[in-house]
Amino acid sequence: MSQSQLVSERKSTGIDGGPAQRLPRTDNGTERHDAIYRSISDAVIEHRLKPGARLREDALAEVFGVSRTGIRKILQRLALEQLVTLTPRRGASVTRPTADEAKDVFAARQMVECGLMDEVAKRITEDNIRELRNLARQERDALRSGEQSTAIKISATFHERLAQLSGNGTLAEFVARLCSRSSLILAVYGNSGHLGCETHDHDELIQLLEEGHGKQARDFMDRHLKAIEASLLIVEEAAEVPDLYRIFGS
Amino acid sequence: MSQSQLVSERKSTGIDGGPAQRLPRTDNGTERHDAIYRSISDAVIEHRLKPGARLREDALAEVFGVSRTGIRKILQRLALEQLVTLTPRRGASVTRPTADEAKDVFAARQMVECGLMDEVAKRITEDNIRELRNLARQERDALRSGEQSTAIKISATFHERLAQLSGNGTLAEFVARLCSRSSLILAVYGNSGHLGCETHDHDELIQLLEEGHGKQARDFMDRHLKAIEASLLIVEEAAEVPDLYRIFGS
DNA sequence: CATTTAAATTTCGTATACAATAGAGAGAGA
DNA sequence: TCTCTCTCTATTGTATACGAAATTTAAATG
Repeated sequence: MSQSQLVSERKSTGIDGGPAQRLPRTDNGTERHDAIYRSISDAVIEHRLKPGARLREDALAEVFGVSRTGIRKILQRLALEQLVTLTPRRGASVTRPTADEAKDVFAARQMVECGLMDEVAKRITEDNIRELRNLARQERDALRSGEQSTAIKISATFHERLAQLSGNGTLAEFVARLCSRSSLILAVYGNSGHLGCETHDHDELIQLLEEGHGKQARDFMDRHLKAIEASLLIVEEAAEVPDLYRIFGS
Repeated sequence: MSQSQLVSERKSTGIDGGPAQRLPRTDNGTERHDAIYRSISDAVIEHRLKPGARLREDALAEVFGVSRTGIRKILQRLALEQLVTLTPRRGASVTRPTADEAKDVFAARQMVECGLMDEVAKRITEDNIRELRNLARQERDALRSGEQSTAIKISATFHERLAQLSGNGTLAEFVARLCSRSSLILAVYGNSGHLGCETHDHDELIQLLEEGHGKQARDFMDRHLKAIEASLLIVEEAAEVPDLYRIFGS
């Protein structure tokens, strides 16, 4: 599996040249770990690490210049967010969402993101609108120049920010999780014609919110998410062990 | 602080009696860790570990007969579920939810649990109804005999099971998290007159679901959750460092 | 007698070492 | 030549050891 090379490819780190001398540990460790976490998380969300890719602890430890202990902590966190799957004696790999999970995730987004629109429309400020417009523009630019990875990431960020504007941190965090998982779902079931959100959907949504039309924004988000889900090619993957009898007759 | 004793004192775990001898490590470690996780989680949910209680790694390691490594893993998981708070150089303690968090959690429950009722009403089976009735009865019994801890746990389980019946695993898991946190919120802001759900609310809800009245079940759940939230004494706690000038005049 | 500073102890953060297991590869037999 | 089994290697699971930071305690001085 060539996927595993993605991680074990060596010395490409450039993080600490030469022999891995013990870097200053007075360096605030928490921030370092957070940076590593974001690094891996982003790689997964941007499809630079594809579903099924193995994530060996040793390799990651070497790449990032920390010991396996720290890596394990990060992998665990990613596992709880369901971005990676931890198989007991087999290690970590990027999660390959099932069709059922994909359905659930989009149903959840439908319920929560739509339900949040009314509150967002009420609370949104001029600054927020500027920021969202900026994100939408960046996303369009990325799409136009063919940088799909970037576009996917920005799209997720857009939806996350939107949820944050509701003022409900718990629901915002949940939406953020769902968006991460959606990126993974796009990687597996995405139709490589148009991935992610339609080009101008986000702009229209911002417009509705700016005008304070919460109800219409909600309906728009509903259609928006339905459109994304409809663009997926959700076919149940073949069973783990193919049923040879059925395939070849008896 | 007497709270910290809660952990170091008792061998009340009942998980492995006697001195912590090195148990057979061929023993499937994953299950063991899961059992410890549940043990701590339950203690928090049942208010046997109160918000603010410190959870020292050494003490937990000794009580459960594993090394700190395993305990740290479990504490991390609990922290991601926001049942415990991990302060960088200070260790773990049971989370003390803020008033804002409480508000967010109940708003989230309102949105998700109510939104699920329609689907639950459609999919519920005879067996499900029996199981739910059973839980409701156990809860009533526990309340009557004054076992508040048990009642709180069962009430959370009831709401979790209900969400599971929607068939959406992602949303069900989210609801489970929210219920755990709600237990914590009850511990801090609960009015010790009537805590948790009204005695017969759950039975009425089951009745509505059995009759297939999804819409009415939704409305009932809405009132049910509003009632719980209303029963809380949500007052912003005093600032960390009290403003002595204001208190004593200048 | 109060206050401040310094030492000591407690407790967490990280690395490393060792044990156990699953997977891969080689060899033998049919 | 294919398959089955055995061995060996690669990788994870767990414990322990060491170092750093913070709190607490004690002592000294104003």
